[in-house]
Amino acid sequence: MELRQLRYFIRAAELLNFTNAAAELYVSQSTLSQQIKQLEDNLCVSLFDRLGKRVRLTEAGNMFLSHARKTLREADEGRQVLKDLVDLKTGNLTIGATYGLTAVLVEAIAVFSLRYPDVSIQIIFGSTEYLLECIYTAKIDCMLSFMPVQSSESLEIKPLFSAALSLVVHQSNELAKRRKITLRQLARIQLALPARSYSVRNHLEVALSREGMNLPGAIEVNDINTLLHLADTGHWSTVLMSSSLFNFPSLRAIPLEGTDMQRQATITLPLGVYRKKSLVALSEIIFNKS
Amino acid sequence: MELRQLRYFIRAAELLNFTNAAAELYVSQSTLSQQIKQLEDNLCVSLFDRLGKRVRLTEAGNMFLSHARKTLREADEGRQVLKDLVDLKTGNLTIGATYGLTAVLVEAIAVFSLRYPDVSIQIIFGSTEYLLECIYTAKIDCMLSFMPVQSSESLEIKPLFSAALSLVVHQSNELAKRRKITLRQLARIQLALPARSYSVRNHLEVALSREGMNLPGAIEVNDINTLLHLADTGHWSTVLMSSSLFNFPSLRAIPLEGTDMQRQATITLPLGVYRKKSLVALSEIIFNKS
DNA sequence: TGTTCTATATCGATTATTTCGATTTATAAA
DNA sequence: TTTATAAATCGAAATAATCGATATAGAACA
Repeated sequence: MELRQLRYFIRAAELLNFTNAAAELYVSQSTLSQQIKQLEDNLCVSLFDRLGKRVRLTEAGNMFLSHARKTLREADEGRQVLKDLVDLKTGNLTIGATYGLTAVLVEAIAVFSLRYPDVSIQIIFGSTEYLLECIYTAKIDCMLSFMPVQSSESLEIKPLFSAALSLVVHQSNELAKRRKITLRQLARIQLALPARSYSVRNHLEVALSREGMNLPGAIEVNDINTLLHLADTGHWSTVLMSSSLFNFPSLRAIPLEGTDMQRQATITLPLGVYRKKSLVALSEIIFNKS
Repeated sequence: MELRQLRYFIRAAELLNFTNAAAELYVSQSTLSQQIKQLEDNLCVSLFDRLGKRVRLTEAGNMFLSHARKTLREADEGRQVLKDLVDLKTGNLTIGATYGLTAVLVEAIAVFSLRYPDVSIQIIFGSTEYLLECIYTAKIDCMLSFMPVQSSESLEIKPLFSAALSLVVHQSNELAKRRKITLRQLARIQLALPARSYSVRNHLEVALSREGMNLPGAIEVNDINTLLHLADTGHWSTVLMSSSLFNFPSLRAIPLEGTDMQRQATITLPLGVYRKKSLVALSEIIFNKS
């Protein structure tokens, strides 16, 4: 049984005239006749009663007709789904991001989901290492992180913008107007810091140890949003990438002085595999925003 | 798109290994690879990401998989329906009959529907001429009537049993013990006769006119069962084919004397068209009974 | 009743497609 | 690196689909 045979059978059953059906299907009457016979042989039943010139559906033919139609309809539906996928009318996009890039991400998907409301979006936060693993195992379609731009056979890493490791203070804070601040000055501030699982914390620790410093016991939180809320009270300050400020108009990010304080925000996509259209659309939005 | 390609695709998607899938499908890896590529070309999307040795479903491949499965399942279901039809687990049987053969018919379909409860049965009563027309237009699958046995190119007419035009009386009637009765004697009996639309009535009229007789005004009913009920009261008698007695133990059929009083009950089936299995089964039951 | 017309079946030849085995290419594992 | 393994590709062979011509058989008509 092949779809071709079902197509031929259906038209023949509808017209009850092999010659006309063959003409409509752009094949010879002989071809149609043979293909239908082959289908009948395959099914071990007659689908038509041959009454000389005339043909008529048998009971079997009549019952099979609806299934043949449904089979073709199902196949067409499969086709349509793929077409919709290409047209971004369906599908799924899974984006990985480190917390520091929440702001860019939120802005981008706001635009994206407005433009393509039928594409469902999943966001996975995690460390750069974890997300990289996810890229390789195709758990995510792309990732936003502070990955260094580097050439790779299997990854395309594109720079978005540069962000600075910054002290985040409330606008009422005496330091709020500063253009920059040294690491030494941090020690004098009431700090709430991101947990060690965050790359920004690691980045900060490396910078401190390079100066032979370490910070006094500070509040440690494993949620960036909570840190921002703490800072928003004015009682605490925190250290984050400048890009992490989002929706907190009262907060100010003051870049830390020193080498290697700038980090490149990047979007990373797998290379050498089919790139879904929704991914291309999203990454274009991210670029236009940054 | 052909079912073969869907079959190959599904197994390949399940195993994510073309070599193994090809082996299971008893084709070469080369064949599978080419057929899948052809399917992809046809659909204008990649279904697999090729990662050197490894393959992985794309989003499109994943979405298409379920439709491919459903398509094949639907095709299989069509197959199954035909198998069920052959196994008499489904289907429809439409039987035409003249009223005189109700008894045989009822007995036969009682056995049939017990044995094949899933085959639905439709019964159409009508004149022999009407039923014959129905046979030709395939409205009915077979007919039970008093058709004369004759050879025909398009009909198979098989004798069932012989029935006599008979006077039907209650067992309490003085004539009940008679072996036969003449037409002349009918005139002296209180008769309820079948309406002129019944062939049995026509048969009787022909016999009477041959004798130069006609019956005095009698009750005329267009329902055989009602006639039998009337006879069962003992107040009336009626004239029917002997085979029409059914479920009335108190009634007796006394054959009418004269030429051409015997008629052959027959089953008529169309010739030269596919004969459904349920029809073969039913006609066998009818033969075993008669 | 025969004649013509028309629709399906069948046949042989042609063309297209599928399949295979061998080879190449790429990558994962050792 | 080398080795092993899996998919892609290629050309040849096998298979299947298609076609045109023709045979066959009801239907329509005189």
